[in-house]
Amino acid sequence: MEKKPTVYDVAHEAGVSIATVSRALRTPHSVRPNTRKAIELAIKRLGYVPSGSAQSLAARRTNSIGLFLPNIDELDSLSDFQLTTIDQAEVVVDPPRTPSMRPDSFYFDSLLRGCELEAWRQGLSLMVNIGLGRTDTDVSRLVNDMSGKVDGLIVMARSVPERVLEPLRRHLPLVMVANAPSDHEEEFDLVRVSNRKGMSALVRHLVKAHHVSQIAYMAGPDDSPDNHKRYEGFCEGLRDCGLNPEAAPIYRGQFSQVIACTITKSLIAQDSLPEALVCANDQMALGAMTALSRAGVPVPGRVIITGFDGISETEATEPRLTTVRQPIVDLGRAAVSTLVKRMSAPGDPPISTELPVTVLLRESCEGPLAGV
Amino acid sequence: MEKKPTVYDVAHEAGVSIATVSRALRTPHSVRPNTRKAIELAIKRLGYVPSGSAQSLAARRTNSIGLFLPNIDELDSLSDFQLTTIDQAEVVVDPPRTPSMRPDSFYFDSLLRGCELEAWRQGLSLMVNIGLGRTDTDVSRLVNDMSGKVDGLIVMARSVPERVLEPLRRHLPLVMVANAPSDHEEEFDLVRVSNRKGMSALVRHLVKAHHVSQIAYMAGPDDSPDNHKRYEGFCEGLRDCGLNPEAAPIYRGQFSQVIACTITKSLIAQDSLPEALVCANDQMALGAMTALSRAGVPVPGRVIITGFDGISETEATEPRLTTVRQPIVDLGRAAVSTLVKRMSAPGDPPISTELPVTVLLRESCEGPLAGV
DNA sequence: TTGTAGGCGTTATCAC
DNA sequence: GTGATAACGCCTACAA
Repeated sequence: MEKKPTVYDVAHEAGVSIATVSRALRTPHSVRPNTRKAIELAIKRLGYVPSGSAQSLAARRTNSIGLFLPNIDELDSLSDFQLTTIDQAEVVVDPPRTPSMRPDSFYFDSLLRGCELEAWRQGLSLMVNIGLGRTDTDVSRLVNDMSGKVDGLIVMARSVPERVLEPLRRHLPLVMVANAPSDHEEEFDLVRVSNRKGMSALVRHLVKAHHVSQIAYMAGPDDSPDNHKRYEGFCEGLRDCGLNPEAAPIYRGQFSQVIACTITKSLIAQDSLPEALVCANDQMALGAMTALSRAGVPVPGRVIITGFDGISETEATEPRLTTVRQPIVDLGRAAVSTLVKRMSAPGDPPISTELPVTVLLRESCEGPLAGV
Repeated sequence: MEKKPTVYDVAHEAGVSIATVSRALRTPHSVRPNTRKAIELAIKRLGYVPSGSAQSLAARRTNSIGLFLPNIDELDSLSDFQLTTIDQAEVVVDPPRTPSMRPDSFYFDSLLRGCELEAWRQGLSLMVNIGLGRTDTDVSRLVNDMSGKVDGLIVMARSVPERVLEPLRRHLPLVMVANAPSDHEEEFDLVRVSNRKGMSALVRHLVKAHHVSQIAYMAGPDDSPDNHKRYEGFCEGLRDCGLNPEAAPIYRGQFSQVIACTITKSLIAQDSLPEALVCANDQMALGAMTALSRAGVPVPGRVIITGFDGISETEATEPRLTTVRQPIVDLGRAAVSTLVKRMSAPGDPPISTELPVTVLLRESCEGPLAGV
């Protein structure tokens, strides 16, 4: 591979000075057509591409932003990857099994797509990193490395410990996604969805339209802020309808399909199913549906099931699952949009945005619906 | 926001020279413990992070690689994004409808994840870009911009016109994914999956294990290399079993679920269903399944349906869909792995890797299977 | 319109 | 061990 040409090479080839080359690139109209042609020709000939590093150094901005995502579980079992070509397609029988999903992937993929989208619109490059480092030190190295290469950073909640975030924030525009360190949440730029309002609207619908009063909550992990917000919404919805949240049973499904399935099975066995089982995410709702359909319990006839998130699997169940859809792609776009604002106005007060969610009423609470 | 501290600030704060600061960072053992401590302290105090641009410029390498993905259809309708907070969760009835999927997203998301994974393992940053530009000029600007910021580029097939790829290749390590410009394919580094072998293995299984002889092919778009490779495999499989590929009907499903559904419906109406309908991708197989299940045609009793790709929806149908799974995440890892090799050995001959696929036999051809 | 020269923040090669 | 100093490739006044 040939040595990379620089402005000097182009200048020499075109018989002009490097300043003129630079100008021809940045303010074409400020250079005489003839010389411009010559320069363009030289550029083509040499296959010249400006060095991003040098440009960034001189301009003191990189025109890129970074996105930092947390660990993804599948990455835990990361082995050395070997480039080998096997000359045969494998043929295997693939027996049915409880689907083991990658619940988080959908979220991250969508978020990423939103960021890409908006970054592109804003003319920015997007650098992606996953917090794969086990230790704080590793993550710290990663995020430091990245922060040297970008003009601003979007950080998914819980992907970076606050201890490493805090010093960064002094010199780098930072936008948090989903939530910010609780201590001084209001100091951060933040984008999130209104988990609370979505859940309360759903609960109000259940009570008012379907007249259920025995409602149970299938909860996520205690350390999940999303779960907390959703539970708050659950309680709020009940209170709005004059019901007592304290009276509603809570089951700890840990955002897990399998656990939710097990719990639901035992509820069936003890004949202690509520009129409606409100799950803190779709995975658990899917698990509950599995248990109910195996036991032949009619949904929504005997029990109403609802989820939260709006993953595509909720459309494939029978009946389809009522859920609350988060605008995750828009969340990504909002993050970039906020970051851009911040970069151009470093002194302004923090921007906190809450995106609205959509309650999707489907057969698991409505019963048969006319198709389109 | 405070001015970003530089080595000079750190040096001054610690009472040493910038050279020593640099050394303390890169070869800690070559500096006396005391001075090192002082420097580390100064770094913490100031919140210093090295400038990636300057590092890259001096080191003549960026330690990042780029991934270039093609247009994603959903992006066509890209509007200005407004940061607005609506203070209400929307509640809507969501009627059942033919699912409109994002067929490509799954592929790109998985590929991206594979790249992230391997890039992380190799200590590289990953820069992602989508070829959203309408015109060649736009794409060209995008890819040029990106190529100035990275040490190497991974390019998804058909995301960048060859005309802009060719000059880039002179100075930048480049790995193609899925396929390379046909003219001089063998000059490119390339990673792909063995579409042909997967399809032929599937067809051989259908003929030998299920004794079908009337097989039809539901084809993708003519301009899709994947479709061609799969059709080659289809023919090869038939020939291997002594059947004549010329005799097999071809239906043009265009990789579209809706079109495949329509076609299948008319096949049912004309009573011209084959014994097995081999689809060039999962979307079309899903469309066919929809038509068949609506018409009450038993699968695989009356007709066997197979797909290709291994998307998750194929596990949700009843019966589940026999398909060929591509190792897309591994494809991404292989791409990065190849790129790294190339970067460290620019002169070596092109590396072409073909990853094996897996034929997943499920109920849509096998009939009832024992679960696990 | 074009050229000269200083600076952007690091790394690395010298001396000391 | 530590400190000057010259690259690295580009941008941008400032001159011409």
